Amino acid sequence: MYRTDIIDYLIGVLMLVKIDFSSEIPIYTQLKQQIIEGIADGSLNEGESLPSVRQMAEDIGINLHTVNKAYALLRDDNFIIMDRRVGSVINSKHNMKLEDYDDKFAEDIKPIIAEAFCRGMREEEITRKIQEIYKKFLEA
Amino acid sequence: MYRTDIIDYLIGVLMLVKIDFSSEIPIYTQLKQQIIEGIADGSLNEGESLPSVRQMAEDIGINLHTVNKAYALLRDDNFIIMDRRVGSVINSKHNMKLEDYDDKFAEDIKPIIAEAFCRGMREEEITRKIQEIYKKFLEA
Amino acid sequence: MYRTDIIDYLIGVLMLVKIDFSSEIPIYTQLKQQIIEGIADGSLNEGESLPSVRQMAEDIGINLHTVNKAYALLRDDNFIIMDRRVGSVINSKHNMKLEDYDDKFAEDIKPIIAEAFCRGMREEEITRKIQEIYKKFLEA
Amino acid sequence: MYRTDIIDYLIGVLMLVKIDFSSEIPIYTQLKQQIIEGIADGSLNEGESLPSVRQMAEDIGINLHTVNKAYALLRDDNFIIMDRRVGSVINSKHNMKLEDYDDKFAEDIKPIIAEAFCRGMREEEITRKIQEIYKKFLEA
DNA sequence: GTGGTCTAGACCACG
DNA sequence: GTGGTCTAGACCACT
Repeated sequence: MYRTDIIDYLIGVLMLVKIDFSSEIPIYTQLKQQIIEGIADGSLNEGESLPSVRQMAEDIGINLHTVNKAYALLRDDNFIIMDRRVGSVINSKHNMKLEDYDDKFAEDIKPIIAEAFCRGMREEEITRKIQEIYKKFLEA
Repeated sequence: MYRTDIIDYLIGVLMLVKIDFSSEIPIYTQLKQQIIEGIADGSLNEGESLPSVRQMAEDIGINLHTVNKAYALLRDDNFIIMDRRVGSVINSKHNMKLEDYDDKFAEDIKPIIAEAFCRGMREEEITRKIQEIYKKFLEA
Repeated sequence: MYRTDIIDYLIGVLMLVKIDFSSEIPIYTQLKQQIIEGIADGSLNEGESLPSVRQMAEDIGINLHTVNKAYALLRDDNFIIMDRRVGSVINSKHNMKLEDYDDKFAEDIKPIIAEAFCRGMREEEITRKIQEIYKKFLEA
Repeated sequence: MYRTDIIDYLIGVLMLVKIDFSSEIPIYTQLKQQIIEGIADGSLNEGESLPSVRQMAEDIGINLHTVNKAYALLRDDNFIIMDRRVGSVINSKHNMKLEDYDDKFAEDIKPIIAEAFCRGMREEEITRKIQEIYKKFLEA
C-alpha cells in the first residue's frame, strides 16, 4: 500500500496532465487523449503503471468517476490493461490496428482537413505540420 | 413560388447531407462539417445560397433550431453570410486563416495522430490518406 | 417629375449610405442612424430634401417598406418633415432635446461604458474617442 | 443541499437583475448587459460564481434557454468561464481589450453621439454624463 | 444537479 | 417567407 502510494504519486507528478476545465471537450476525453499522447511520445511505456483512479483524480482535482470513465475507454481500446492487483498497465504492444480503424481515421480527419482547406492551408503545410507531430512521437 | 420551391428542393437534394442520428457528434456539428466539406469539394460555391433553415430542416428531417445553430456557427466562422434579404450565402473566398487557426489545427489533429501512431499507422500512410482527402478538394 | 428625379438621384449618390446587409442591426435602423449622422456631420442640412422613398430604396437596393420605416421613425423624432408635395425635408433646427432624452441617453450609453470599463479602457481614452467623434460633427 | 440553496438564492437576490419584458432589447441581451455592468460596478467580482442557468431563470422568471444564451455570449466574450465542475465563474481579470474592440466601441457609440449632437447636447455635457457613469464603476 | 442537445410550437421583426 | 426570440419539456453527458 505504502509503496504503491509513493509510486502512484511519482507517476502522477510525472504525467503532467493538463486539463482545460473550460473546454467543450469532456474532461474524460481530454484525459484519455493525453494518456494516448503520453504513450505515443514515450512518456508512458509498455508495462508502466498508470496512477490509481483515486490518485489520478486527486492529482488533477477531478471526480473519481471521470477518471474511471477515461480508464475504461482506454481499456476498451486496448491501450491499457486494468487489473485489480497491479492497477492499470500500459499495453502499447497490443494496440495494433483495428480492422475498421482506417475508416474511423478518415472520418475523424476529414472535417479537419476540409476546414484547413477552406481556410487556405496548403497541402505542404498540412503535411509538414502532421509530420512535425509524428516525428516527436517517433523520436521518443 | 413554384419555381422557388423547386430550386430549394434541388439544392436540398444536391447537398446530400447525411446525418447519423446515432452518432455521438451533435447533429448541428455534423451539418456544419458537411457544409464545410461541401465548400471544400466544390459542391457549394462562393455566392451560392443555402436552403433556408426551415427548408433544410425539412429536407433532413430535423428541427429548424438545430439547423439554425449550425448556420449560426458557420456564420461566426465566416463560412457563410446571413443576409436579411437573400438568406444564407456561401462566403468561401473570405475564409482566410485566422491568426490562431494554426494552434486550433494542431490541437484538433494531435490526438488523432497520436492514436494513429499508437495503432501502428506509419507516417507515409497517414500522409497518403490525408493527401487523398486533400486532392479530392483540390480537384473539385 | 423629371427634375425631381435628377435631384433625387444626385442626393442619393451624394448620401453615400453604406448598409451592412449581414449586420444584426436592422437595415432600417442603419439607414436611420446614417441619416442622423449625416445631419450631425453637416452632409445633410436644414431644408435639404432626402431622396424619395422609391429613389433611396433603388439606390441602396433595399425594399421600399424598409426605407419607409426609417423615414417614419425619423419623422417621429422630428429629424425630418414628410410632406407629400416636397418629399422628406431635414428639420435639424427643431431637434431640440426631448424632456426624457437624458434618461434615454444614459440607458443607451451605460452598457457600452460598462463593457469598455471591463475591457480596461480608461476614462481618458473613452473621453478622447468621444471627443474625436463630436469634433467631426462640430467642424462640419 | 440546504446551504447551497440559500447561497444560490442570495446570489440571485443580490444580483438585482431587472428585466424589462416590454423592451425591444432581447431579454438575453439585457441580462448579458446587466451582468457586465455588475462586473463593472463591483457587485460581481473575479472568481465569484453566477447562479446556475436554472436558478437564474427561476429567479428572473424566464426560460432557462434564454439565460443559457446570455451566459454563452458572456463566455464567448470571456466575461465568464463556464467550468464543468463549478458552473459559471466571473473572469473579469482576463477581459482585456480585443484587438478590434476599439472599432466596435466607435461603431457602437457613434450613432448615440450623433443623436445627442443633433438634439443639442454639448460636448461638456456628454463628457460629464459619461464620467459620472465611469466614476461609479471605478469607485466600486 | 449541471450544462448541452434536441424537439416543438408560438410570435415577431424584417424585408 | 425569412431568421430571431422566447417558451417549454425532454433526454443525456458530465461531474
